[in-house]
Amino acid sequence: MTFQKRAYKILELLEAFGEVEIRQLSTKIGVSEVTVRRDLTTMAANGLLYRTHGGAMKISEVIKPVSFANKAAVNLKAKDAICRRAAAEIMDSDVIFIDCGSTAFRLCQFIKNKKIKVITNSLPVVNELQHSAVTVNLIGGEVDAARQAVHGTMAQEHIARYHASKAFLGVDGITAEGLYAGSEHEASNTLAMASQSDCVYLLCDSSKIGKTSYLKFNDLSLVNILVTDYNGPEVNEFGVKGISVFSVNA
Amino acid sequence: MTFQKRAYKILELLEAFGEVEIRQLSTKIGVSEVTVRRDLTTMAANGLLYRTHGGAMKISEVIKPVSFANKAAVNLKAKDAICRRAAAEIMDSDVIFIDCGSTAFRLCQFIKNKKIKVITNSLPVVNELQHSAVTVNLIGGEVDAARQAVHGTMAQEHIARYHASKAFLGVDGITAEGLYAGSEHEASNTLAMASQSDCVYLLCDSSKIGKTSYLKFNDLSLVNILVTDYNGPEVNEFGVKGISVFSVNA
DNA sequence: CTGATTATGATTAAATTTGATCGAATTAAA
DNA sequence: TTTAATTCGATCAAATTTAATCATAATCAG
Repeated sequence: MTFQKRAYKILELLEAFGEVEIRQLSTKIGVSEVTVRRDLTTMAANGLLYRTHGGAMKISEVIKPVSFANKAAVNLKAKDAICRRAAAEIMDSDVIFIDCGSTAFRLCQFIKNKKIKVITNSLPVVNELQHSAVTVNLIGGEVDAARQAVHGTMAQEHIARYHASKAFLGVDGITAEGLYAGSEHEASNTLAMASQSDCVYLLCDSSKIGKTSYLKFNDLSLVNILVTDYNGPEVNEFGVKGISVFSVNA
Repeated sequence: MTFQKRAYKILELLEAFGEVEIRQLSTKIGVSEVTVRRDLTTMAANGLLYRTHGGAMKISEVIKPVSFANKAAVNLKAKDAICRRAAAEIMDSDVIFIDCGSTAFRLCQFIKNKKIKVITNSLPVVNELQHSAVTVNLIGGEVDAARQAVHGTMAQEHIARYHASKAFLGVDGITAEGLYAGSEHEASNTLAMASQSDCVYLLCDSSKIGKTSYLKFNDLSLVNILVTDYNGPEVNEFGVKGISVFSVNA
């Protein structure tokens, strides 16, 4: 019994039942559990199935990938506390950047009645602010459906044409060494907004502090003010590096 | 019972009832309350639900999903017939402009499976196409909440940077004398898109034919092809002026 | 036929999952 | 506000699953 034959049988059973167990496969196919486990590992690496403990599942049965609406519900209390504090900094006639993260999105609810101009690449932000006192300028470019945002070179150029008094940005992680992003698109967007702003506010709930992600895109000098619900030892390090820290209670 | 299966079941119950309790889940799934609690914590961290004391809530009740309202169910049958005909003209690998009118919006449903690039200033169009085979390029600029579209000088410049094989545009009125728009914003937008396209399709239901509006912004030479459900005498005049007319039955 | 590469199975240490327990935190009630 | 009842998070232990290592068997090229 070759690997190809076993793979075919496994997929067949998967199609019929939606899920399979290693022990079950071992007896049904007539090979050791070790071999079945190896097969499943390979097939999972090729995206043919989803590995679970003790077995596997059909890809389609697995919960969909994390999208924007999802992450917004994580640490909601902290995010709202952070954004309420940040919103207190915004004055009428300000022009501000808001980036496409789920934290910055929560800022919308607190600024609806302010007479300001918001420049953003986030579709949910546009949706949230479009029937408010706020004037919205939407950054153009390629639409990234997964992130519900606009990215690309056109977006970069668009941002470069504007200037704001304040930018409210999020990151995937922050340490004393620098800022981390989950994708290059987000990173270049964050950089572009920051470079066109007088004052850069970083909105970071405690889960992001001390965390790194796959791309370190800048050191801490990019940020002027960190608004966070975290109050551990790292906060002092940020202070030493020239960042003002606004602490809030979640 | 693996974590994945439990997660699926929890989401199912959440979908049905909107909220769930830990004790209820424990007996219904057949695992300890500790495990349920752990599952909920993990799922909340992934943003799949919103954690409450003693249970969990659907996230959709915490966060509003992104969607752009879309009015104008006027003359729907005619608009759909026009758009079905227009969509037949669109080939894979085309790059097309779609403007912000309610007629052009109806084109979306017929092009979701085409491998094309759509450049638009219409928020409903973006919303409609964002989880389809189509690549969407959103034009940047000031957001006009009333029209659910993007306008302004930045939008003009953005359009000028692109070129499309076809443009699908609407107008407020059309006579033998020319094209009429309801606002200067719409007019300049329509002009910009037309000038950057090889072939300009005008999508016009019968209510617009022979009608004028407050701004005559161009003569008929802007248009290559008129797609309409109207088949009165004016159609001949358009033909004389060099416009091909595609007639459809509503 | 021989040597080398690959696939398989057995063994064991590491990692995961689950449930229990208990002090701390949160909510509800008085 | 204070008190009582739940609920939560952390820690620990037991059971299971996994990954890594090694030895053996099968396959293949020259």
